[in-house]
Amino acid sequence: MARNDSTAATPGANRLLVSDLAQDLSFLVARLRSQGSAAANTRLAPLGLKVRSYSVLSLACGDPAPTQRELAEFLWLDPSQIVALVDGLEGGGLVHRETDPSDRRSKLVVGTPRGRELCARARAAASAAEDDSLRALGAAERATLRALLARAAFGPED
Amino acid sequence: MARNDSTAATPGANRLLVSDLAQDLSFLVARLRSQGSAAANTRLAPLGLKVRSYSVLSLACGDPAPTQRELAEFLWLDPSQIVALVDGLEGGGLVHRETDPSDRRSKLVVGTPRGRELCARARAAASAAEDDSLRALGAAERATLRALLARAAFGPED
DNA sequence: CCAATATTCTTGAGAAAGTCAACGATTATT
DNA sequence: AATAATCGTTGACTTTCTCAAGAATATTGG
Repeated sequence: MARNDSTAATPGANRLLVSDLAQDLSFLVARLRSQGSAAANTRLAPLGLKVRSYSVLSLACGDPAPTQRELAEFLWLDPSQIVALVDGLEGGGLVHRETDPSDRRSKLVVGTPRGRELCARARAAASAAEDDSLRALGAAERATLRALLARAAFGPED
Repeated sequence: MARNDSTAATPGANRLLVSDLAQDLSFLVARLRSQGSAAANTRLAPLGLKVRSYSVLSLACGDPAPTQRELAEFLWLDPSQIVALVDGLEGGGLVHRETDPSDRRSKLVVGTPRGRELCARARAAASAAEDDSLRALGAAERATLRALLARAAFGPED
């Protein structure tokens, strides 16, 4: 959870809203991420997942099965952390490693049937957490936000 | 720094862009935050600051001097982390603690002249980091993003 | 006023996450 | 064939997170 136990998205009168930092994009992103992952961890905890493990599981259950290297780049994590994450999921029978036929150095991480089933429920939980976190924004605003963030995070490709 | 040493914001062809996760707002925020703080830390390192210490310094040099409690809530950090952060800044002579006259339990964190001077340079560095991180977005898009993030992070109080 | 409760900062401990360098196995380059 | 590069893995280390408890100060209810 977090140090801010008020469930309300609005922490109340905050004198610091007038600060320069409150206009800093990086700060806003950092703060929203803290809120968001706190909310997501709360929702995912009953499923035995955290935001991190959920991200890996979700990608492993997706169509192009990712290699560990791809997971590291996509999630912006160190490869050694992917090892630990995949170990955890594999230990729970949610995922398994397959040597990439086209490059035997690489290992594809693919979801098991059980992993896929859990992933479906986890997606619902993650979606609920998003509602918790973005209560202040309407559907259209969320779509706009999504598009801008995607471009900022991955650059203008397509 | 980070595990992604490519300075380009666009890591190149990424097969996982078609994944469901790539449409997940929480994931996008988390990833952009990782990128953003990596960029900011790089820019702030020559000044002896990190994103965390910069945030505290910036608020301490702002107009309503914050208490440590307010810093914790605003930055979404545990109060004990604020202690460490302020200790560091105070040790460098950038900030000092003042007992709040209206509540002697609280301590106001206020920037010293030296802290304010460094803060000005740090703001420029942070701004440059933002350019690094949001190269893909134009000024109008950044303004839209800022407004949406601010509302999501703090609720609809204007 | 006084006792009980709450809040603020602080400390300390342990868990989790981030960072970095090295290694064996495999692939790519020359 | 030899050299260099890449991938997953391990291990060590630092930083960050999370929680519980304590001292000083404020607030509340009798």
